[in-house]
Amino acid sequence: MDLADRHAPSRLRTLPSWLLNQTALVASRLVGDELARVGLRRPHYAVMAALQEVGPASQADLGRRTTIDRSDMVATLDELGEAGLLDRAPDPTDRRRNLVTLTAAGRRRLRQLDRTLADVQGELLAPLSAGERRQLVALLTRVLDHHAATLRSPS
Amino acid sequence: MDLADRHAPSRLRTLPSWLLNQTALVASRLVGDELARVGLRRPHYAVMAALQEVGPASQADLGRRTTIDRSDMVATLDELGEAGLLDRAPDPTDRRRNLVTLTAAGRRRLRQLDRTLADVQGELLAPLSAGERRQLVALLTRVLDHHAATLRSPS
DNA sequence: CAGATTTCAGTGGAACTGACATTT
DNA sequence: CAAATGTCAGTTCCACTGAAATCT
Repeated sequence: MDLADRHAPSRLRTLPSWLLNQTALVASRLVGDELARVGLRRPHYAVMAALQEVGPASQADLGRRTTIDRSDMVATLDELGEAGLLDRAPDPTDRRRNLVTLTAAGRRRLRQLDRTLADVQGELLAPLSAGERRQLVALLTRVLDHHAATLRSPS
Repeated sequence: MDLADRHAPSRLRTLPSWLLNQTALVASRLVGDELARVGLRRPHYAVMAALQEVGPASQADLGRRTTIDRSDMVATLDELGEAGLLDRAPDPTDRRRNLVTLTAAGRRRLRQLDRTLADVQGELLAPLSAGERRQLVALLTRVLDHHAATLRSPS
């Protein structure tokens, strides 16, 4: 990257979509590097976070909550299962489904990751004050909610 | 996606790095879909934008300005060349280099894309006021500049 | 010689598509 | 029957690595 971003053309430097992509890239590297230290990747954390908050869930439901495709969910859950962080068992009340449950080890690992990721957010947003961080989160949330809504009722 | 983001776990909904990734994903889809209508992808636009602003440049220089890897630059320029949007010729003053130049067709296409992308930004940031859009751009720019700086002098 | 440039072959994460069998 | 679920095979985009050949 070098002096790259300094010399980035102004068309890009002022283009919201480009800024978002570049910033997300920085964020992904920071988060990804930390998760890699315990052998995990971003989708693994997303799934564990969802499981902790909603309790046992089906694979399709987890996919909807985390925006992970149900195709990709299979391998993600395989890996978390092998690591002993969750259990997967057929749902007796609906035999199409698997019921996915966090194990005790999974809950413990999630608490560690929560702290690690909080630190990473601090590193990511280092130049921003607490108020500015809240602003950023608020703005992104509104953009995201808007597009989640326009998916259901396209303009 | 469905009702997905509505049900996204609060750990994710409040995690800046997750918000950035999701928003960047929306942005990439909007921009990518538009560029695909003229047979281009995001790196193509970035390269043309850089060329327009700095004039003829080497591939390595273009890579630094756009954060596109020199390896990927090869195919990107091949494609833009085949589309007649730029010329690539050995630099007579430094025979390691290729001098890349926008053609008239390239400049024309870039002007069209500028308008198209401006529209897409409007769609992307639809729920935000003009002031809020500037705020978002300013916040992202500061985060990005910070990390461009810490690459040169790591903490 | 060290260093920069272009190119090629290949890797890996992540989102996505299309299909299939099973079940509701 | 239509729709949902879990699975598999394969694709696309993008960032990245490593190495070679050429040139300064």
